[in-house]
Amino acid sequence: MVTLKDISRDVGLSITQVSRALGGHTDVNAATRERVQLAATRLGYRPNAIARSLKTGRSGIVAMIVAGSRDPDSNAHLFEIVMGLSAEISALGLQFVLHVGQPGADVVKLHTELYRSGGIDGFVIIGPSPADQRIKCLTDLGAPFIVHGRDPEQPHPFVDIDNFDVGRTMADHLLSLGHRRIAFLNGPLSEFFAIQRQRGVDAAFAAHGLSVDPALMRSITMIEPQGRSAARDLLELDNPPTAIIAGNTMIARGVYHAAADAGVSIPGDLSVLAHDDGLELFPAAGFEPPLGGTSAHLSAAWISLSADLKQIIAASKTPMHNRILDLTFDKGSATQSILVDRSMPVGP
Amino acid sequence: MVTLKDISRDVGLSITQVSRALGGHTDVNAATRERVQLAATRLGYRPNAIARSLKTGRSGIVAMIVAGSRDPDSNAHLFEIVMGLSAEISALGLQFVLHVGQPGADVVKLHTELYRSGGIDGFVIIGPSPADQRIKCLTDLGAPFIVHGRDPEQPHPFVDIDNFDVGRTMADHLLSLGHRRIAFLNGPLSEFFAIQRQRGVDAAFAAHGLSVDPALMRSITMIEPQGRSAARDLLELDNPPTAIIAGNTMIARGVYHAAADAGVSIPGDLSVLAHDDGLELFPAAGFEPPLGGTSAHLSAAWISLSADLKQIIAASKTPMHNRILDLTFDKGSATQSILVDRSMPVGP
DNA sequence: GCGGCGTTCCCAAACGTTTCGGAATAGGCG
DNA sequence: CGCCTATTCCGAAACGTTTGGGAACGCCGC
Repeated sequence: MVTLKDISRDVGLSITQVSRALGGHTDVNAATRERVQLAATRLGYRPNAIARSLKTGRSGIVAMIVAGSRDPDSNAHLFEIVMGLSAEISALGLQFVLHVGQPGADVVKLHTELYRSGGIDGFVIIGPSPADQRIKCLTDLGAPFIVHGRDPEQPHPFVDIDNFDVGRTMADHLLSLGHRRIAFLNGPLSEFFAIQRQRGVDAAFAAHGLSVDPALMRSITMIEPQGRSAARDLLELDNPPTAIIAGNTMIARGVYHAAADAGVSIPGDLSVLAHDDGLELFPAAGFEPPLGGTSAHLSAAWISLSADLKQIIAASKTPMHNRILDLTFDKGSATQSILVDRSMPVGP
Repeated sequence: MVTLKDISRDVGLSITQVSRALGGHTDVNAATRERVQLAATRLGYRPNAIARSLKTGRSGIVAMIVAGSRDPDSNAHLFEIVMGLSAEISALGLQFVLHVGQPGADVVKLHTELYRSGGIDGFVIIGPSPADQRIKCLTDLGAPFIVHGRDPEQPHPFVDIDNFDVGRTMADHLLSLGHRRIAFLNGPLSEFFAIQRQRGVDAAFAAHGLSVDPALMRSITMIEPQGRSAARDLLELDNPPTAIIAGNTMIARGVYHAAADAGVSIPGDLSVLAHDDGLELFPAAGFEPPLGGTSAHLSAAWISLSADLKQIIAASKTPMHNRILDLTFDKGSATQSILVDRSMPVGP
């Protein structure tokens, strides 16, 4: 390994001065600096990350810890998250450590131990639940971190979208088209984003002087098979919905399949909207008719999130920096206006 | 942060002795050791990973560098690889760093710089191509690494399956059932595993005194859409194959779909076999009729690979430790014996 | 009483870097 | 010549850990 000492011997300067020359300090002669830089590249010097970390107290490593899981649902999402995050964090000159715990491992403890053993500058938390223990633990430790999504029960820095708006926008669009029996295939209500989306849907109904039919509000695991069976279930009701809002594109794919199975045409008999996370593996493209709905690409989230986390680490005292990402809406071609059938009253 | 110094002050011993007590050295009184351990847990001591790394020269971090890609195929595989590897490596008490380069980044340079900057004990290389530059680079650097798969053009430690046997076994089974027009939807021939599988298929034909029809040998990207269109193409031939060997379960899914589209029944009109990597996201289950073929779970590969890499790092001089994992064969229910039609001669 | 030995302890150096506090030199000015 | 400043350099300490080479002590056998 080539060290500062090697360079200092080569150019006949002290280690101090070599360090300063390479570090861009002012108190070093321009000619000297050049001589040092030349020697450094000639010898193939690379600063030792470990030694630098020990001295500066920062390793440039951020970690994400996930519980191992055999559940393909969380896995599918995790994939996009891991790849996107890793790319952005690498691009910022940091390293990304993915720690996959054994299924059933104590994630909170893993965070604590990893942080306490030094070597980790900060953490990324995804999919927070209300009163999330990881957030609490990291806050107590004073460790830098940032959350994708948010926990309403404690203050913390996060990057998120306006999930209330997601629900409200799509419901409002369908209501404006005259739909009244609108189903919502939402994600698990244990997570805050799903709660917010539901509230948004409720609010849209309220704004139209209506209220949702609880029987049409479903909380499911956000994958295609679940979407398919939930949609089949809905379409078999005595009084089936005329529109379905899907929580993501995987659910929407299930809805399309269920509709095809049931001989229900989209958008003739059934209007469909979905929120699109911009996942590469499960694209919103390829739907026939083209799927519409709200959209916010996760890739944009990773960019913001990485940059913010870097800043939080540099600040060394956690600012409650929050960021709400933009949401777009495209009506697509899978929705259709219908006449309001007043003989068919809505909900309770 | 709690350091050795804090403990030494607490128990009234030297830092040296505290370190030795905690490190399990012999020259420390049993009572003293207990006293130290108690103090350590009471104060919440965690050894500083950075300092330890600086001293010992090992960080306990292994890295995998992948070029960023917008290609969902490599991504889907990568996902299983990343999750599986990360879990196994974490379980061994090491850390797994995933470095996703920008698309088009110089992967070889990334390996070099990351290793030279210290802090990385070893690397995992996946999907080697013949004369792989990464392997060459790491060998030159003297850096510990292990390859999943192998590069026949240079010696290196690896974990792999017998891909020759994969091709040979499946082709042989179909030939024994009387099939003669056997198609093979193989992976990209730029990678060694695909070359070997093709050789295995060739060998099976040769063993039966036959030779393959080159028109039925296809090298495709190993995803469902490609498998589907390749299969459609094959089934539309004047003289279509009576059996198809798929390189993985995603291709097989495409084959099933293409068969359904063409009104071709499996196994009545078409026998199908596939190699199954045991991917969680793309399971071999759920095929109707049940799919058969060779099988080797990737998860087993990660276990071997992690353990071997750890050993290589500990040895500090790369042993050419190779490991060929077991392969199983299940004939499934998607193949059927046919009478050899002698009016239909095989290949050139 | 003394050399030898086993047990238990500690000093100090080292890993490679950054940085504080000063030192050396040269030049300008009175 | 003496003093001040600016420029350019360097010694030494520090980050927290591990470890080689002892040191101190008590105990044994001679």
